[in-house]
Formats: sequence, C-alpha cells, structure tokens
Amino acid sequence: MPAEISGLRMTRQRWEVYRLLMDQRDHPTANEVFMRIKDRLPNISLATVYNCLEALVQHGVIRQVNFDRESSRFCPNLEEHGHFHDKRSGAIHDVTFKAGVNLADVLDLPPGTLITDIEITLRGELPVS
Amino acid sequence: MPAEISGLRMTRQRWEVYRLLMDQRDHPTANEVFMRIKDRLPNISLATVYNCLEALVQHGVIRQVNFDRESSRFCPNLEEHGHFHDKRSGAIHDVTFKAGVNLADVLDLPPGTLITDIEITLRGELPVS
DNA sequence: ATAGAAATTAGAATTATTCTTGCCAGGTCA
DNA sequence: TGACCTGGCAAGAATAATTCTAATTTCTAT
Repeated sequence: MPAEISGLRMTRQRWEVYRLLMDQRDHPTANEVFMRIKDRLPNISLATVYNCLEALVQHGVIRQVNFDRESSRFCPNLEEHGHFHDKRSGAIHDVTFKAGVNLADVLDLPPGTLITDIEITLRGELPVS
Repeated sequence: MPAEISGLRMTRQRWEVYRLLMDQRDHPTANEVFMRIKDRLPNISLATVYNCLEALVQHGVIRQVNFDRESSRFCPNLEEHGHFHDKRSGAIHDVTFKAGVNLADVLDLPPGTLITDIEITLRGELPVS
C-alpha cells in the first residue's frame, strides 16, 4: 500500500475502497462498495465507506457519478468521458468522444466562459447484438 | 385554462404550476415552486406540487433537471439543451449546441445504440463581463 | 343529480447521505 | 522509550428531499 495517492494519505480502508473500484469498474454505489468490501474489512462501517469515497473524490482519484436522484455511483476512470445507462441490462458504460472532438467547441457559450466540469449522461438501449 | 396540455388533463393546481414555470424560467426546485405559488393557491400542499411536477414531466410538458444530488429543478424549455451552473452567481443557464451539431455524432457508441435521453451539465464561471 | 374515477391534502414513512461523539492507532518529539 | 496529539474510524442519531397512505374533495359521464 502506497503512503499516499495524489496527496491523500492512504489508510487501510481508503486503500481497499480504491482497489475495489479499480478492480470492479462497474460504477458501484456506496452501499455496493460497502457490501463487497466486507470480505476484506469485515468491521468497516458504511460511514467510513462514505468518508473514503468522499476523500478519494475530493483528491481527484475517482469520480462521483449521478443519475437522476438515484444513489451516487463511483468511477475510477479519470479520462474525460460520459456515461451511458442501458435500460435493458441496467449496466452503466463509459462513453468517450470521437477523436478530435472538444465538447466546449460544439456548445454555444458566451466567450470567456470558464468550464471546470462537464457531465454527460445518456439513457437508452444497446443493440441486442 | 385549457382543458388539457399534451394529453394531461389540466386542473387548477397543474395549470398554476405550469404557468409559474413558463413565467419564471429560472429552474426552481419543487420547494421554490411551492413557496412562490402560495400567492395564487394558498392551500396547495407540497405533495401536490410534487404530483403536478411529476405529471407535467411525465407528459413531456416540462423537464426535470438534476445537479449532483441537489434538489431536482424544473425547466419548461423543451428544446434540446444542456445546463450551465454558474458558480459565481449560483444561476443556471440553458446552453444550446452550435448549429448543425448532433451530439450523438460526436460520441463513440456501438452502432445501433438507441439513445432515448441525453443530459449535459456544465459547471464553471461566466465571464465577469 | 349521482356513481365512479381521479386529484388533492396532511402528515407519516422512506432512503441516501451527513453529522456527532467517543475511541483508537500511528506518528512526533522530548 | 513514553506521553502526546492529530486524524481516522465506528455506531448510531439526525437531516432533507421525496414518496407513500388514507381520507376528503372535485370532476366527469351517465
């Protein structure tokens, strides 16, 4: 376990939460993290899971993703990307832009606008394949 | 008051909620709608405001907008657009695409994907002007 | 007018998240 | 080494937005 990540001091709990997200990149909720992590940390509390996730988000190590008013989900992908929610399976997939596209370029914003954060959410159905 | 809008039967309460949103297009929350509407309907309940907003959303007459896990906000603009949240003023502004841009075209999605809904949220600061 | 359906109301219930408090571990400095 | 001190953790209480429930009122169609 590294001493810190992006300036955030690692603890056993933070490290396990982080590893879990890196290993299972299916955008779990705080509660799902809590349930999955019990194997390794049987005594961890839900509040600690929330604390760890918040600390990781605040240090830019993971991202928090919201769909409507559902429980927040967490994502270790730091590349600029959006999220596609497949109604059929319920799964959430990362979506990237086609090469060369800069989202700020296709939006009509007053010149000089400073954008600090962009969030893109899609809902629909993947092809049956 | 029309008998219905988009197939939704109008009632006094629904009509006033709808008018309020059309007149004050600043993306109020359910609670803000509730407080503002008391002038006209002193006996309306918050539950009714929620019911009316839900009915209007479900019939596609208005849109529900979420920022992170804050209270939902409501928007009468049915054009395809995103929302920019100005950190300086706290205000929310509608953002449209530049002419000729189709968002689905700039995203990397498996061919055949059916998109039913797109949501774009920006955060940042407008120029001081 | 009247029966049945739908909408409204008030308040209770729910749920995700945050807060509070006490405790414990690990690092620091003498 | 040993007392201290800071920060993190655990457990459960508290919060806030929203939804649900049950009872009443209003509509609609006959």
